Amino acid sequence: MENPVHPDSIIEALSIDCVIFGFKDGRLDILLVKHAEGISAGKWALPGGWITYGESVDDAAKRLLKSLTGISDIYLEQLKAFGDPNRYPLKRVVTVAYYALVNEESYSLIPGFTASDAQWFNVHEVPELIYDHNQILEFGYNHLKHKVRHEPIGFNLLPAKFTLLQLQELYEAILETRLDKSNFRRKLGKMKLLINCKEKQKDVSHRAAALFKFDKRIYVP
Amino acid sequence: MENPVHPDSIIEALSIDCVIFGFKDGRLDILLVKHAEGISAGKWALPGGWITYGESVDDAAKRLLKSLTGISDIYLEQLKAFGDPNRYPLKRVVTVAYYALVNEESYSLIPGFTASDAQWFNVHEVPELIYDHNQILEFGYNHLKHKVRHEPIGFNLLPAKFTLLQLQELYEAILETRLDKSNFRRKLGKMKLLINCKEKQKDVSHRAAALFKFDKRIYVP
DNA sequence: TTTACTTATAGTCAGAATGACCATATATTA
DNA sequence: TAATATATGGTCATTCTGACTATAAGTAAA
Repeated sequence: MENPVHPDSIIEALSIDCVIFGFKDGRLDILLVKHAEGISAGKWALPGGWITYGESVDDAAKRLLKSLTGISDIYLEQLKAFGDPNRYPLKRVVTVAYYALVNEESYSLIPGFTASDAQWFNVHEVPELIYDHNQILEFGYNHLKHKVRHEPIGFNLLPAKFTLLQLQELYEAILETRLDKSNFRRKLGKMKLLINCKEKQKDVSHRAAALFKFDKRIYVP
Repeated sequence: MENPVHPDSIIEALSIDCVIFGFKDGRLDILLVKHAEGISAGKWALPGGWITYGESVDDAAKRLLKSLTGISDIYLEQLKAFGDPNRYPLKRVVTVAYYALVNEESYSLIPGFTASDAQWFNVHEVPELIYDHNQILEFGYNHLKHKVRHEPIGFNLLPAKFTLLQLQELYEAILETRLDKSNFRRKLGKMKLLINCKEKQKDVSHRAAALFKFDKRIYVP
């Protein structure tokens, strides 16, 4: 018996939703799209879509992220499947949530087919979202907070070359706390995760800081 | 538009598989069932089954675990959705994997409807399993190893009252390493997770150890 | 009944990590 | 030149960690 379904047709009971974090000016942001059509038209939502029969769930997440934002080759990780029977109206849909961390400055947002708008929102000023997307976002944010405490992540949120203060501000934004500058830089120094670019910051009205880059040999997600 | 599908009919594209760890005599075990029917008859597999339209994915996992093992009210957590397009033969099925830690002694295994056998296997002596179940098991085991390093879990694997050495042997089995007895007990003492039952071990041919129980007020999974 | 053996339980000590501060350096701007 | 911002480096007491030692309390064998 062959699978009688065309590879490009969608699995009606399964969708993908992406929790995409960005970082800019010391603020942690989240990427949302405004639906252009259907029952949720005019409402904000996590970028997502349908899985087809021909692709893996991971590939579907990558495809959808790329088609909605132009972003590819990034740290994309499965979060959790959300499967409450009433989470989606009209029919039963289980969604697999993914999350990604991207550098906001590196990409310009291009709303996809079914979206009339795509925009970054401060993670603390998120509007009401469709279905259970606020819950998914909450789960993703907690996951990020938990993860950042145990392993070195978040470098994708910064430009390729960054100062230690920028990195610290990122951690402060994620963890919603203040960190001691001296202790933070000592800890990062010992981790040997960063490579000094031997360059200085430019166009700042104070002493210029050294620029660092992430040593990709050390930690591959 | 109402959902035209009966709540008890299954979502054909979505299944559940459970990675259930047990512990006995210092060995970490995994629960497997032997399929009685279908294309995988006679082969070992993770206990699993189909999600229906009427229940949440979490509820489906609980129901299946209970129906396959008699176990309920335990630490049951979603692991990951496995969604390779070719992971399941004949048709496209995405599976949501769960994992659970149970005390082997507390339950007697009763093979369910579609299983001819259910048995504990040493986690290091697992036979070839159907589909991608070996991969799922591998993922679950790594997840457990990672998790046990960062938060206090695994108490469900032990009897209600246990000695510190039993707990240490559990950690050693999970992490595949030897731990220093003195340091281990010092660390656990500081965590204030355990309550001394004021009882002693019985029927051992050496000095009896104090029995402890897990303080459920401290850490609720 | 003494001795050997097994596990329980407690303590020591040096090195690493942590958190709260302090001090100085290097840049810009008033 | 002074005021200011941030960068960068260091101190110090406390806690955590890993390796190791010592003693206690039982059973079992000689």
